[in-house]
Amino acid sequence: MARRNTRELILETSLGLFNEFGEPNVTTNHIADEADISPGNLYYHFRSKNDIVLELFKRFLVRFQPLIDIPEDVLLQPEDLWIQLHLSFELKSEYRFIYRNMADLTARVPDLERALRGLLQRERKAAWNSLTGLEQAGALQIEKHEKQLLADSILLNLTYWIPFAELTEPGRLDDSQAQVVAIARVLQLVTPWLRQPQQDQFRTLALAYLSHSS
Amino acid sequence: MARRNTRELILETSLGLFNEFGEPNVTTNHIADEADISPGNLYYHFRSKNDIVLELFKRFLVRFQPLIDIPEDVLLQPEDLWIQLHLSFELKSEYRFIYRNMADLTARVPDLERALRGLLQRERKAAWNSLTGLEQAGALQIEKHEKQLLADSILLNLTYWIPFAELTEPGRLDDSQAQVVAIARVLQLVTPWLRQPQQDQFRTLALAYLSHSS
DNA sequence: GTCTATATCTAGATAGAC
DNA sequence: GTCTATCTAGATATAGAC
Repeated sequence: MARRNTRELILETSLGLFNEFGEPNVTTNHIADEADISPGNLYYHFRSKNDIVLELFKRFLVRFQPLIDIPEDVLLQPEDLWIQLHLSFELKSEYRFIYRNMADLTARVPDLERALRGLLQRERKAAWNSLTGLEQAGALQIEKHEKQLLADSILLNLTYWIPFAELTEPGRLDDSQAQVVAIARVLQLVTPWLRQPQQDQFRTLALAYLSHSS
Repeated sequence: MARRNTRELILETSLGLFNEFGEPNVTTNHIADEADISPGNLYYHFRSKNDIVLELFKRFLVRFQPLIDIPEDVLLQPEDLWIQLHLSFELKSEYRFIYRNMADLTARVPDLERALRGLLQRERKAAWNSLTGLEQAGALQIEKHEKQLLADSILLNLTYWIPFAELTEPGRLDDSQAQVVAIARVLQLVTPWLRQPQQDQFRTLALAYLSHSS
């Protein structure tokens, strides 16, 4: 097995196993076995299992951050939400172990707790700014206190659609189908607050999208 | 410490520790220490730690089941959702360790996995029946496929409001405040689909409730 | 029923040869 | 850089006296 960088191999293998079995159920020995290296070698490249987790999370963050960089003064059409959600859901799917066990992970890895909280706050702001963008484009009408509740409902969906899909539709949905349903759910949260005619246009679009995918 | 039933003491102590620190972070020794009994004594009353978890879950189920027994032909007014949500949120709060680590718990306790999936399915049905109840009372107007999405959005909120609150508002919200916000979020999911005049009436009520509590 | 002492097992992590 | 062998810690669970 002439492999490139062993460090990279360890990270890839870990990510795959974490996603499949959940991080707490994957030992460093499992990782070494799966990567066809010795446990000692693994610890030559990483000081601890937590370091592997943190490095994976760091890489997730680097790719995720640009996706939630929504400026305050953006103008958004309802359709713009689509691509935005698709990109972020795709990425979260790739690192889904993070979203399966957040309570546990943060309890055991204090550095991760701060990072995750910060991420959530920025994502919350992104949801808020997206709604503002719809307002500024004249597509959305909503009162301020309802806007914050709605933003949080969206954030809750963005944060927990993965474990929710695994719990409610075990095996029956592959990743992309679970994503489609979750995206539809988020879009539906926004739909009834849209003005006409955007609301009906968007609803028609969403329905076509959902039935096409299922 | 002249205590009543030791078995009950173990269960109470476990529940408290599980809720505070998360079940995976609580060892049988911690439980024994906190209950002022020996580890050996704990294992006289329970064959394993999983048995403690399962017994606690069983008790949760017994109290929860009646709360989600919504008949198919019920007639519901929007205000009826309130008490229903309050009761179930209160109970979930009492057993919140279950909702903090569902992915982990189900992975490590297979019996729990089946039970939890079943519970989720029944709760999903309850959400659906509640929406149907609003329709049959003439308060709600929604198309069928949107109704299922909405029911799932509600279910997702019912399932993850606890970890979400812990993650986004660490320490800043005590239990009852987190509950109020979560309930408001669920009610807001339904509000825009209500007919007039119920929609405006309900919105006014909800606003008063939220501002009174914060 | 309850205790103390201990067995067992597993996971993370290290030492030292190659 | 990589290996084999091993240490250590901590958690579940048991044995046997009281």
